[in-house]
Amino acid sequence: MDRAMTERIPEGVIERLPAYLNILIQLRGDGVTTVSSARLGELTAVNPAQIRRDLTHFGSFGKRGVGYDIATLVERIQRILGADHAHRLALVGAGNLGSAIAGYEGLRQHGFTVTAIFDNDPAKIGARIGEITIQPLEELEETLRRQDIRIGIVAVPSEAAQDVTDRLAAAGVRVILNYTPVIVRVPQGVTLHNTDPVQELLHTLYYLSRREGVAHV
Amino acid sequence: MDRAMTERIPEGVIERLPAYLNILIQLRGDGVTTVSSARLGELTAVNPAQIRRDLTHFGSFGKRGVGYDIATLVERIQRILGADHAHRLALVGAGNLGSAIAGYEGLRQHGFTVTAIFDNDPAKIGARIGEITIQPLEELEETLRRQDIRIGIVAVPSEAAQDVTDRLAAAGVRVILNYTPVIVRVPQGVTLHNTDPVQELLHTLYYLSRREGVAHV
DNA sequence: TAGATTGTTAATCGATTAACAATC
DNA sequence: TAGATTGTTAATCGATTAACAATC
Repeated sequence: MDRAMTERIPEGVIERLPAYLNILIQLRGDGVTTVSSARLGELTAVNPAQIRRDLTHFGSFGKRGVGYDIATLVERIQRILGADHAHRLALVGAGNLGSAIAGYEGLRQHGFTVTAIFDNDPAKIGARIGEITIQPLEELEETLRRQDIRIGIVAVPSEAAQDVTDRLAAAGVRVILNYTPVIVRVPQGVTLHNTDPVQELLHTLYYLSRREGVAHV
Repeated sequence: MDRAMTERIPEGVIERLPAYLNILIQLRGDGVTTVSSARLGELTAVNPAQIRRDLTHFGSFGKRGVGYDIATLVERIQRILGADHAHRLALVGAGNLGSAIAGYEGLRQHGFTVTAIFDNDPAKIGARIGEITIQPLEELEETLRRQDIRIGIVAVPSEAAQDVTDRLAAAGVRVILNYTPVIVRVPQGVTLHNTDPVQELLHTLYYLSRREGVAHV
């Protein structure tokens, strides 16, 4: 039984779990079956003690003297994150960025499938990206309800960002990834994640001038 | 004189500065000239005391009883981050993602200009994205040296990620933004930043199941 | 068994926040 | 002057790390 129900898990732990998972899946793909916290620490640039500490928040799934069974650990982390079952995604905006996201192989690997794509450009509506037909924006609410979609990706021009966000939230979406540089508001109960390449550039830029040259993950 | 020369600045501070900058530029665009830490805190979801504390690492540029002059603060933060002058970017990969990045307006606003684009698809070479002509990958080293480019963006298929990263680093690039899901290695002295939409999705996913519904920035 | 590595405690370290005197 | 808000100290809080007994 996960302890997660009773205990508050530090934000930092939740941020590191996907990184562990990524490496573990990669190792599993390479046919490795067991990994120590020392080795995992090397690969993720995280202190081994920290990895062990992080995992104990959810139970203890290692073997002393041996390490962690990779297959088991992958499953456990996926379960903790909620990545142990498929998730449908709605993508709004079928431009270059939207197309790139829809075609991103990494999504499928983790059980994410884009099952609805919207755009308001008449030239795009009816066209397909992969197996999905681009729908007009008007159909957003109905389609999301029908497919019971909880995750939305906003990849539209800045002007439309807030409006699209509002509509997604109103249609029952609980997690919104915002790929526009606009600061959008979301109602209580909706988790917003902003991805702004510039923000990230500015951040790394600091280290460019200071010459601290540390690798960031 | 910045104190940054002598003091170690916490990572968290450097992460928040771009967020402040973003809001400040937006406020400036709206014609606002002054902002208090309380107001800025509201807009960035950061504790006002924290904002003041963060800024004192670099000096004191507020006026008691008044707040911060936005124009001054923008300039100071830009200077701290190294965003007070133009930066040339090299983009490798002219697919959907590359095109999206090249066309991203936010870059220009902060003084970033993509001045070189590379791809190895003969169908793309010679074509243009904006004002930049797509060059063959072979010309990477020479062009980067000639333009003295320090920042590179990797937006190629996974298989090519490590190779492109190596070549960028060898050609003198100091900051690499990796948009592939591959974990690439960089030599000492090169700052790497990975942007993996899946990693971010997995992270927010945790909150989807736990129903903690907090907005992330 | 001997060697290895976990799980966990305790110590350290650093970051966040509250509070308030300084001062615009 | 009175009101507002900074800059800064001190207190709190939490996260990271070292260390080691437990145990595979």
